[in-house]
Amino acid sequence: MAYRPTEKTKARKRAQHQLLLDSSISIVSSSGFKALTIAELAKKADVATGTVYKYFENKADLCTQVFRMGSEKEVEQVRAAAFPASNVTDKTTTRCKQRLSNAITSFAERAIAGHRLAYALIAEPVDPMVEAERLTYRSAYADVFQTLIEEGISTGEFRAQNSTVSAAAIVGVLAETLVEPLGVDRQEDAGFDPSKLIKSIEVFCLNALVC
Amino acid sequence: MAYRPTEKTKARKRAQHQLLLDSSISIVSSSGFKALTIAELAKKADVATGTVYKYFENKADLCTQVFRMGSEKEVEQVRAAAFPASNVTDKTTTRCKQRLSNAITSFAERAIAGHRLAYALIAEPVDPMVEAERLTYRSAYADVFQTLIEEGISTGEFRAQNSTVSAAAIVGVLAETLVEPLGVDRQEDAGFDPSKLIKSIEVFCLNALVC
Amino acid sequence: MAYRPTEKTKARKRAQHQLLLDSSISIVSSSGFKALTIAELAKKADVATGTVYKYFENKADLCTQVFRMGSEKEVEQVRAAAFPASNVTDKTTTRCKQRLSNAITSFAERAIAGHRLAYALIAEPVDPMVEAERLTYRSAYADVFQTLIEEGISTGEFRAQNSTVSAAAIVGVLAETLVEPLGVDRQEDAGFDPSKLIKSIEVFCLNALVC
Amino acid sequence: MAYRPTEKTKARKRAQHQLLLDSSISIVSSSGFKALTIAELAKKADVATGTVYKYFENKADLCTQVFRMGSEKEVEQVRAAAFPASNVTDKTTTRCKQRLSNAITSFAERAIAGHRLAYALIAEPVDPMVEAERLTYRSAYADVFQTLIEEGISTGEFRAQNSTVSAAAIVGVLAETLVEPLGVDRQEDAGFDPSKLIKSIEVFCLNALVC
DNA sequence: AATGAATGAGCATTCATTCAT
DNA sequence: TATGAATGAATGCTCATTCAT
Repeated sequence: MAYRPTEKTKARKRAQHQLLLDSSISIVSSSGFKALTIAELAKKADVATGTVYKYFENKADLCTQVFRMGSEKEVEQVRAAAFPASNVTDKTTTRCKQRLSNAITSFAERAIAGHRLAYALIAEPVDPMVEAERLTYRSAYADVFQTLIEEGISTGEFRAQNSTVSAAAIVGVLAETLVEPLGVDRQEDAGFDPSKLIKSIEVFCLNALVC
Repeated sequence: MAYRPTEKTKARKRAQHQLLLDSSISIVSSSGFKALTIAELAKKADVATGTVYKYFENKADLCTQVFRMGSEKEVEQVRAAAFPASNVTDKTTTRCKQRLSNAITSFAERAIAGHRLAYALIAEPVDPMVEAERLTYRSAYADVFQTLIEEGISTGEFRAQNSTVSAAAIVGVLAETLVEPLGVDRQEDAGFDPSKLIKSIEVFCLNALVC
Repeated sequence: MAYRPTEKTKARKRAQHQLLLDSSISIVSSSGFKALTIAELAKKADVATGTVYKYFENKADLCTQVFRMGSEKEVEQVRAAAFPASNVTDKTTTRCKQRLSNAITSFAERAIAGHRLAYALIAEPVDPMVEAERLTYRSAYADVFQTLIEEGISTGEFRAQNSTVSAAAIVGVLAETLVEPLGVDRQEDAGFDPSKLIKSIEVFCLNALVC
Repeated sequence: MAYRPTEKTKARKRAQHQLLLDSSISIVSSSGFKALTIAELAKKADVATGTVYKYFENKADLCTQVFRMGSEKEVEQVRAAAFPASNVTDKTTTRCKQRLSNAITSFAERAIAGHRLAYALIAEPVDPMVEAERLTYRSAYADVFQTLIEEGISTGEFRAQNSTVSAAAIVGVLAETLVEPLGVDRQEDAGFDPSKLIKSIEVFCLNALVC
């Protein structure tokens, strides 16, 4: 009779799976999705190529999971900034405007710091099968903003508007102003001031939503 | 005896170059960048593969030029909408707001109608070496908007702002709301109303700039 | 202290061996030899892959035994039709001709009904190392027919002939007319009448042997 | 303008195609279809792997053509034996019986001499996509016999019968008695007498058809 | 100048077999 | 004894690029 998966084997399995994901993220972070080949991953993780297929259906599956794992934390940070756990007994919930600013700042700071990974996730060319996942990723961001926008509309902070379009628009603004320029190594512009950039973006977005 | 480039040979050279670019655009328009292989181009242009390398350094160079040429016309349309030739002796130049609307509408209509090419130029996966050119393309759009924004600031129609950032932001809005969704075949959404979508985008952008 | 094989362990060994063979047959019957991989077998038998190698030298050995076991039952049916247990006290043994017909009918009906297994055993591509076993299988059939033919010759029902060749020939007739066409899915020929086909084959074979 | 294929280039193309087919046949003849890999073929033909794909769509296409080429000549020989060009003004056309014998002899002699190739063509396991071609091959043989049988029926030499079944049966007889035993290297049976074997097969088949 | 046949490195994927636990 | 994770050689196929003619 076959053994029942024990705690130990399950833990090992999880560990290996994670090792492969981590190695993948490492490759993508330093060299982009294009460099993520099965052979390269196997070498990095010090594993045989066949082993990769014990943990991932195929390459698309691997990419998808890499994408998902890379993304999830990112989106979560933004969500947390937009919807802070208000167990704090502050009389008034933070206004939507402020929370939008917070969300944008959160995204921006991570994008500026993360460079290559942020670019890979949101803008780097990937196989069509994985491209679908990218849309999901962008959707996840858009969802956060859409919810926030709708809340703002109902509180009267934001003007009446198509929240779906506005949310997508904000994702577009963020991707274009913060991530896209990272594709080519941002020339180490002496005068580049991140906080001013972020401020400009915030103003742009707030203006677009209010009134 | 060495040949001296005659008028005739130079003209021929230019013609061949153009033929190759046109053929490339044709391929990209109907099947995307992925279908643009040297062999396919050679067949379409009725030329040997080796000949392609007489006119283009390598594939990246070809893609770059294809990109540039494909883009230029697109950008030109938007520029024309933003800066109409006012040889018309209208007393007052059209206001910046109106011209921004026109530019956005121009982009939107071409994106919605052109689908494949618009997607290929702005969002389809391409080789890293070509990716740089995409930024140029986006820059060209941004330049148009930046000039318009600066004019609007000086006339007092738009608020004081970092025009570079705002221009990029608008490109981001357009790319995200109009082009990105084309990657997956936009479900023939019965309720999809292009004019409403365009209107929402215009309002978003105008609000972002004014005040 | 070294173990001495006890009755119990020996029985267990035999049981496991049989389980693996049965599971293999089951796989081959439903999906063909191509689907018989060590991993698939292990899963089906609820056993580890390594365990398979405790009972079979290697895959070729496994296939060989699968072949043998799968065949034996088939051959046995035909043998039973050709050499019925005549404990029945019928005055005269059934004539060879009749028994040849019976044997052919037996084979044919099983082939037509069994499709996949019959095809797998007699015609499906298998590794070269296993191919030898297929010959054994065909030999087993041939042996049955050879014995019957020799009996027929001695009773004067069949003409004098090289019984080895004739027996092989009959196997060939059966394989070609009944099994080979199953490789491609026999178009559900509206006019296909199994009993007529079988009759034609019987007549062909009988004519070949008598006179 | 692209060159029009000249005689020279066409000849070269044909030559290369043939070289690849010949190399393939050589591999199959000595080591079977299993040994026919793209890499092996490329090595044998002293060509790059990519080159193979200039002449063949894919591996199935290659195998199919190898099959066809290997087969065509074989079938043609048998057909020639069965239907001799009777521009010879012999008063009476050769009888069907005699021509059947000739056809069988022709097949048999080639099979016995050709060994490995004959086996590969008619019996060696091959990929499913190529298997279809084998059926075509067997069909081609069957067609020859079917035509001959029908002629024989009309002249009264052969009994009334289902010519399709009988033709397939004869192919089966030939494959089983002559080719199948070649799968394993026929033990150099001291007593093996080809002409006696052939004679036995002829008698078997003739008996099956006449009366 | 133009040709286009040839190149060959590179990639995803499969599966029989091994061996430390 | 049984386990099953790990192995890694092998395969079909693509396509940018070169170079002899």
